Amino acid sequence: MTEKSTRDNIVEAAHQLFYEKGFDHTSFADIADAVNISRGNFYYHFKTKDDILKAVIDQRMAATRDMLDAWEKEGNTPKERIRCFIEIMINNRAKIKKHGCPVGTLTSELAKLGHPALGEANEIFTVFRDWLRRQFEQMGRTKDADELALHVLAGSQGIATLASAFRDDKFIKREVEALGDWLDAVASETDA
Amino acid sequence: MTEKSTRDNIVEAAHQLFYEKGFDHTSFADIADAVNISRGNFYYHFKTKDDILKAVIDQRMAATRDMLDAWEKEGNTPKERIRCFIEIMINNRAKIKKHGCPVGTLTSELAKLGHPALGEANEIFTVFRDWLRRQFEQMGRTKDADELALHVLAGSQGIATLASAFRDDKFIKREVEALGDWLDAVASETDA
DNA sequence: GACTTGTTAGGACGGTTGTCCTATTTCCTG
DNA sequence: CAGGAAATAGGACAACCGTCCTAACAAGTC
Repeated sequence: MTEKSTRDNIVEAAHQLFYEKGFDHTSFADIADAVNISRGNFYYHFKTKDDILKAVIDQRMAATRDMLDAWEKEGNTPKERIRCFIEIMINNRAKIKKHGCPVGTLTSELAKLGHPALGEANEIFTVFRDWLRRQFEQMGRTKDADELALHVLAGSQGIATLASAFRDDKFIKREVEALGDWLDAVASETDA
Repeated sequence: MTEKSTRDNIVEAAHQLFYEKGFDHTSFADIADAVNISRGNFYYHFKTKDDILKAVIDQRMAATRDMLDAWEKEGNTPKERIRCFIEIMINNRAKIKKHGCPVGTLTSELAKLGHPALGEANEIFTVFRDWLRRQFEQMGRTKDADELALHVLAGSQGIATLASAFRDDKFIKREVEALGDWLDAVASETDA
């Protein structure tokens, strides 16, 4: 096992802390402590807090693309791929119950801070949106693919927000199932 | 027109700033400036930042109850009342596009801060949930009223989050309409 | 007019923050 | 082994934060 670079360790720790505590409420000291390095060393790698936020967003974006690419290479049908997306809610429910959706909570915070990196954070949403749209297009839904994509995205965001508020596993499973049923209905409409 | 008390002015300004900038990112000085009073005067009314957060939450809770009570006294049917709730998204879309849902974004922030007032903020969600549950019960849906209530709540949260990310009026209207159609379907199932 | 009570103003405090600087150490290259 | 670049440590800094204190003002009562 090769040692990770200090820079990568910083980005990973910052990613985790931004998710758990929020961007604004996470300090340089918090991240440096988590990586066990000095603040001076931290400054060597990232000059400003915005720099590390940008690095974290880039890393999340890359990870998102990798995940979506992998689903497309697994040879599933478009419908099965969309179901993979929906079921993130189930697989990550422990974290979502604690800290909500990583994308949704970050964009909402950056919007309130008036932070210039808001646009880049929103682009992660766009990556999901475009990927979902392509899946619906491949299902034959060329006309309203984007609208269907946004509906899936909105559904998952609603689940994440309420999952965090009520911390109810049954609610999550029920709503994921409902979204799955909706997907089945869309697919059968298209077949007909 | 009677003058409002300084205390009420503080709570109103804090409510607005917490919504626009977030709780943590809003300082005593910000609020004092908005009300045009000194920090010392501010401290006379609220000893700690948690005190004013609590006052803001109480005020929001009271306003929420008032709004829901009013809808019940207007003599509408339960289904029409639920539709009133859904259409908040339309009426408040300008603010929602800028700052998201006031309840959803606050609870998500307090969760990340590990703030002790999270429970009270979540109670606002519970007020909506219970009210919606009662409406579905009055529609005859006694068995799954709570589940239906959570579905409406989740739907509106999803709309609010994506409305803030993409700032798309058509998306909001389309999703609100879809939620309305879902409500019609639930109602017709019940009648049958 | 003195006294009391509620209200406002403005500054002091200790702590934390993001940022920056300067030594010191580590490591690779010739 | 020498020398230079990359990396790390640790502290200094100005600004801001929540909190607290004290003095002044306002208004009504005896």
